[in-house]
Amino acid sequence: MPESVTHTAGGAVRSSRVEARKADARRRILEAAREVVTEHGFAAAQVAVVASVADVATGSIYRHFPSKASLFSEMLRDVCRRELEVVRAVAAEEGRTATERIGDAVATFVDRALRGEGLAYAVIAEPMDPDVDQVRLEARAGLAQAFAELIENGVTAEEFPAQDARIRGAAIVGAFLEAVVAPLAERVTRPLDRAAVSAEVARFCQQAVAGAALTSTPDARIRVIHGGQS
Amino acid sequence: MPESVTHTAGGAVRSSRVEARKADARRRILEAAREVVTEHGFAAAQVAVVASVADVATGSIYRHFPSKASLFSEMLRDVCRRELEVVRAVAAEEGRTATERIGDAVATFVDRALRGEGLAYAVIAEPMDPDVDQVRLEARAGLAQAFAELIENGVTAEEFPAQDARIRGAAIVGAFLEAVVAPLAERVTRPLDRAAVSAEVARFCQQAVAGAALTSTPDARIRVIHGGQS
DNA sequence: ACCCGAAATGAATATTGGTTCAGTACTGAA
DNA sequence: TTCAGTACTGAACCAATATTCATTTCGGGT
Repeated sequence: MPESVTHTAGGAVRSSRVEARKADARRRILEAAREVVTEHGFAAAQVAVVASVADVATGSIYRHFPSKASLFSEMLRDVCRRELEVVRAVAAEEGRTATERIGDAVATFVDRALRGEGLAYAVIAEPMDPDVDQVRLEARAGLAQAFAELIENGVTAEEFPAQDARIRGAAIVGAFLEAVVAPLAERVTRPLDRAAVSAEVARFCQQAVAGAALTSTPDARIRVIHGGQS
Repeated sequence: MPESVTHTAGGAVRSSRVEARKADARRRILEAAREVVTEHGFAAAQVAVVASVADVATGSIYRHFPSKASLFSEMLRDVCRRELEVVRAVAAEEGRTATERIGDAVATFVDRALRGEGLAYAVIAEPMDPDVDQVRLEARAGLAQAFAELIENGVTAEEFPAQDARIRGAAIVGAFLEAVVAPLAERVTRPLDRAAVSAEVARFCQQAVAGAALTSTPDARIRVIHGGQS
């Protein structure tokens, strides 16, 4: 038995080799979807185009995903999950004050997003489909939650004044997402200085939660975490 | 000559009465568009539906607007212009510090937006069409500009520390828009307390720009300005 | 070699909804 | 009352594109 096999309903078998091939096609399709969106936005993301980039037939897409919306939802969910992980990783670093964590998390997110311009714009702002939009909302909620937790920590540690962590978490997310999108929208006008934007936004968010308690204004450090950017 | 007339190309005339009727139909169509979007979002906003609500035939829409996108763009532009005017009006009040102005402007916007839930959500977040999206971007830019000016004032008056007014203006807009959308997205979960949300967001924005300089934290006042809400 | 079922293919189909336009109803002046 | 011009109507049209499915190719067991 040189090849591991699975038995299907009809009594037939399927070698792990073809399983792997199938899984690979699926991966290629997701990859292609991301590529197309990054390059030309959701507007250009027809099923046929994605198929051709992934080097499979149009119909094959439907062998892996029940619908176009589900394909793009999954793609977007992956991208967003990765960004959330990065943010949480930066925020989790030991031995830093809540202020520092928030600054670093914001700066890192903004910097990464500004690197991957096309995808970031599409993910944050470009209209697509209600299903896909839902993913966007969930991603925002996830980020807001992460920041709300950081704020709670700061309040508990008496580093920040009392405040509604939930609302301010959302406000932080809105602030930095807008700071990413706004420059991208006018990137023709002025070349953008990633470091300057992310530092400024990070400071903004720190002050917003620390308020008068923030005496020194530490520069946020951007943690470059490798892996696909968004 | 009991009726003022205009001469058309063919030498014919058009009474002011029919002009008025035509203008009225146009107004009704815009109104209907807003109504449909407020009630059911852009997703349900087909030309045929708008026509039926406005009580005209589908084709008549095209007698007043060259395309669906232009109809909705105009509708959205109107709504956004009004909100921007309100914000600027609140911000322009005499004898107040920059901090107070910013707080009031933010609180007023958020409160108004939370009143007109449906429209606010659609205007801020719901995907539609690239043309319409452009209007959204412009509206955001307009708001950002208004806040950037307030920040400049504050910096000039040495009320705020030096900062990049352009970036922070955008961040403020992002912060309060998100604070509007996020609660709307989960409004099933918890009933929303408009006053609490707007006060919290206003405080957030004030701290974000004033930072350590903000010793007392004055409550922002919500100016209720009458007129269609968004 | 041959066969069976799974997987891939891509041209054909279905759907959706914006836009058009031939016909009809009005309007106001002569 | 008639007529020319204009506005209105809404069913038919059409483009775009997501989805289907009859056919072909492939993999591996006999």
